[in-house]
Amino acid sequence: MKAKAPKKVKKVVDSTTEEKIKEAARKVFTQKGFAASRTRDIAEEAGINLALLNYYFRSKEKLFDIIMTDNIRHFMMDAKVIVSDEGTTLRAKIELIASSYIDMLIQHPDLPLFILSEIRANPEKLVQRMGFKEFLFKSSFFRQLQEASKAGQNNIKPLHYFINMLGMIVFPFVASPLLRNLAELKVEEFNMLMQERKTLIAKWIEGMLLMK
Amino acid sequence: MKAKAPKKVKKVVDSTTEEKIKEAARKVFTQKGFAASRTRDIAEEAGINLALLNYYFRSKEKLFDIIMTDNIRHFMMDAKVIVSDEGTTLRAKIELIASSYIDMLIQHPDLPLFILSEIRANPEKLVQRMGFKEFLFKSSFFRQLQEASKAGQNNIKPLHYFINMLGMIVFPFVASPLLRNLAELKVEEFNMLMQERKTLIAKWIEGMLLMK
DNA sequence: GTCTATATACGGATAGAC
DNA sequence: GTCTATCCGTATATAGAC
Repeated sequence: MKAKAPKKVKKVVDSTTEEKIKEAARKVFTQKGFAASRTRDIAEEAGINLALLNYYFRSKEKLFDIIMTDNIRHFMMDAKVIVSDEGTTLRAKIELIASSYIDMLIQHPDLPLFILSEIRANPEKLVQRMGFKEFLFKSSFFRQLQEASKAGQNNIKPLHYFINMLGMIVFPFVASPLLRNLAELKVEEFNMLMQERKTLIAKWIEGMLLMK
Repeated sequence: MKAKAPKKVKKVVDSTTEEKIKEAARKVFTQKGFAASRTRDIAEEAGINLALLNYYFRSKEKLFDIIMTDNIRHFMMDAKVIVSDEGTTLRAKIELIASSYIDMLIQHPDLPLFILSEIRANPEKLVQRMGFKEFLFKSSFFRQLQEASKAGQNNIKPLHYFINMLGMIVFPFVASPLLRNLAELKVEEFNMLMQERKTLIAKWIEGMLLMK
């Protein structure tokens, strides 16, 4: 009986070489973007040799694609679940979205700027992959938003509220280097500020919806 | 009397070679960022030769610095003036800021993502250059914001409102490739949507300030 | 699978003719 | 000032030994 190369039992702590490279790639790519990232840096960050990177992933671009798909999925996370839940109020949904996204963004603060930058560089390729459109507008969330918007009788398109919600959650992270400097906040202070927004955002949006 | 090289009368239509290169550089850099931009592309866009670019600007980085300084100044535009005006109400200031920024952003939609990306790549270098901090917090605008915030008695930091205002203005442009695809909007339709926000934003912020 | 050494491509910059 | 041709560093990718 011919012995195969020992296939590692996997995922005790997931530090196979492949996983190490991916982790390093995620870090470097997300911080500097595709063009400014060097495969050498990724290899070094992973503590392995440059040749090995190509052995596992063939090319910088292939590696990038994997990371990007992953990041996008990460960014979409529970959004789909929350947004589709028929059993919760609009207010509850917004609170849940704000809360879980802010938590996630505190963990991965440069994810959004990274994704948006790369989308700009490659719109056709990436926008589709997010697969958001398909269900957002049919979701429970959006229906509730439309109703609330209609009830307000101010004739404002629901899309505006969606943009505002997303912006209030995501924008501070996109602009954080600027804001942090402006207000002279340490990372920890900035994060506290973001924590405060978890409950505020839902309140604000609800306020907007009720406005005449 | 020794003749000097004929100094062009200048600025009839500002298409000196130098100006053409700068214009091309602004376009390419702003669309693709520093790292992904190739001097060859800039030269081609300007309809001149690569060597000429270096003749005028010495290096890619020098050229970039010039464009960036320019862009930042552009982005700061009348902000300082509006924000410092002692004679207008908070509401009027916000309306004016939203209105003039949205006009500007419709003209230069990828300016903010560009600036924010490059700041991430080079925080120390760029953030200072904006010279915002010095006066924002002492400005008439911020004082009014603080007062209004205090009057609201909800104990929310004024900074939150500032972030929200900036986010509501800027975020849609930062996320426009995504939003446009999501809502299936043509550029022209997207711009109309942004026009609507000119008056809405001030209303929304005022609403937030009045909330209990 | 992992390394060292090397081939190859690309992009920024310069030399030198006009 | 403007061009063509070329240099040279740097970054990706591969060959081949272990």
